[in-house]
Amino acid sequence: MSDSAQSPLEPMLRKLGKWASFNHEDRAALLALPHSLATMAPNQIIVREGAQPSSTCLLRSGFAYRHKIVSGGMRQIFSIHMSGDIIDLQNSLLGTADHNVQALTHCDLAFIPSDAVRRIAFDRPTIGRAMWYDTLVDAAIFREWIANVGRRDAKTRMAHLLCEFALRLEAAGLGRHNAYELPMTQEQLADCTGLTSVHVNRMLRALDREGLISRTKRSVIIDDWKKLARAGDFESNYLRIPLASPPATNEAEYD
Amino acid sequence: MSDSAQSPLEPMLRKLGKWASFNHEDRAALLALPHSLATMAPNQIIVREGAQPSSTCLLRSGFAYRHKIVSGGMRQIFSIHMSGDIIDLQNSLLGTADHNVQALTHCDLAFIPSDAVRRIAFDRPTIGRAMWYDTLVDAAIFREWIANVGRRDAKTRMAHLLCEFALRLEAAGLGRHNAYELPMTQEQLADCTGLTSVHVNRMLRALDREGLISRTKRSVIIDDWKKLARAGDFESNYLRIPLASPPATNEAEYD
DNA sequence: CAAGTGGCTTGATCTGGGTTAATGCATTCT
DNA sequence: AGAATGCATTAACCCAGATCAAGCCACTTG
Repeated sequence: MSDSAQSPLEPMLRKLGKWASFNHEDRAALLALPHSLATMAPNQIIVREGAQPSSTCLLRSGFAYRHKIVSGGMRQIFSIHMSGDIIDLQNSLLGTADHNVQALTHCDLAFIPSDAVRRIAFDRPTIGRAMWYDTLVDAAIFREWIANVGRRDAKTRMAHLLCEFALRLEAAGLGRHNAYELPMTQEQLADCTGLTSVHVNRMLRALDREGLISRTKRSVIIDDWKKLARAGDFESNYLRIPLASPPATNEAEYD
Repeated sequence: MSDSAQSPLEPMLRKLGKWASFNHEDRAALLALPHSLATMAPNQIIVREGAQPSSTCLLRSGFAYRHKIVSGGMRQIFSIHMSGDIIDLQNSLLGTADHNVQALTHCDLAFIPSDAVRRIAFDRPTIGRAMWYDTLVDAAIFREWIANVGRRDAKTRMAHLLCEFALRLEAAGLGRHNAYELPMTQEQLADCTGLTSVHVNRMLRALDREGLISRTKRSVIIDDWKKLARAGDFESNYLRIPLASPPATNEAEYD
């Protein structure tokens, strides 16, 4: 493991490794994928709607989000991505991007030619299955967001979102489930939940006042996980987080 | 083509064939997948949340939908499925169902062991790519629904949904883009759009009154496609419907 | 250090869509 | 035929969350 720890593609191995156990050849093939590195400043657009990207983008560090502008200029955010996420398989495999991908914070990226991704997926079924599984989990999160925005009230939505971030960040080694840094403005949270920033503010304060969470700047502390999960109608099964994560990954290995 | 037209799995070939061009061996392998047939009455549950299905369900004819009940008892529908759709790849590949799949009308189904699906996907990359592509298009529809429910007002949501159904039904050979049968109650439409059935009724009548659509029972006639698409903020690109569908498929081959 | 700037907080008011409830119609059941 | 059932339709009223408008930090920048 230590011999490959230096590859820029390591975060992808880490992420996909949650869905399958790779042998040495699989690991080597993954890390040997051709790629070019890039960095993006906050708010920079990584893929624009209508573009025809020929490579797939791996998020090595930092945060990014997908979104679309609807008629009338309102924005809907579809997902938040973090270290290890392959954030553009869909757009690059489908040919034309039907939504935008944008940097939330400073991002380190690796671009991998889509052809190479397709090839490794079918040459190495274990890797292919992990990638497929990964896109299915993404879809499960989309479904949960539909339910969140469609059928939950504002406070429940916010609580749900905070719970989801908690577990995903912990799984990515970027925080603990009860305390993490969330680099998003309240306006961005509003665009995730279909609310206005004003109302997001009120709901966060309400959760704070009721003792479920505490906040300082962009950090969130979950004071009472059970209550927050109940308030957010949150059940983690859709995230498919392996129950016992390997002990080694409890250490924060990527910043 | 005529020699294989009798297989119960034909609708799947038809659907996947939109995403790739199969050779004779691919077609034969697809149609030769092991399967068992079943029928379901309206409202019967095909897969229940929490179940661990070991086979994948192909919808041969009829309509089905996925949904989840949130706390408080409200229901959110995630998607509507029609002839040819593989409606349970996610649940069966991921192991445990995180949502329900239910029959909307009388359904003819075929259950294919998940193992066999996985095997054919990796043995025959053309088929595997088509299946992957299919799940990515499903995800694109989920994203569009997030935007619909999160950032569009009630009338826009309804118009968008009607446009989406129009094109999908036409692509499946079940109607024309400007006239089709929609076997859903207004309450089910409400659960798709995050509204109440009362308000769905108001919006449908408004669209009717304004001359964009006409309705009789469960049939929808789109009187002015351009206006309806504009009213619904609808752009079809996310559906990835091949521009020129093969002439043969303009005939309704499945009822 | 003054002046921006971007994001957070708060209050006042408004409204789109929810809620409740009644009525009307077809179907199907007996 | 009469009763029951399941939807569609409509009206009256209400409220969660939007909108509008200030004010308030904690920064950066000149």
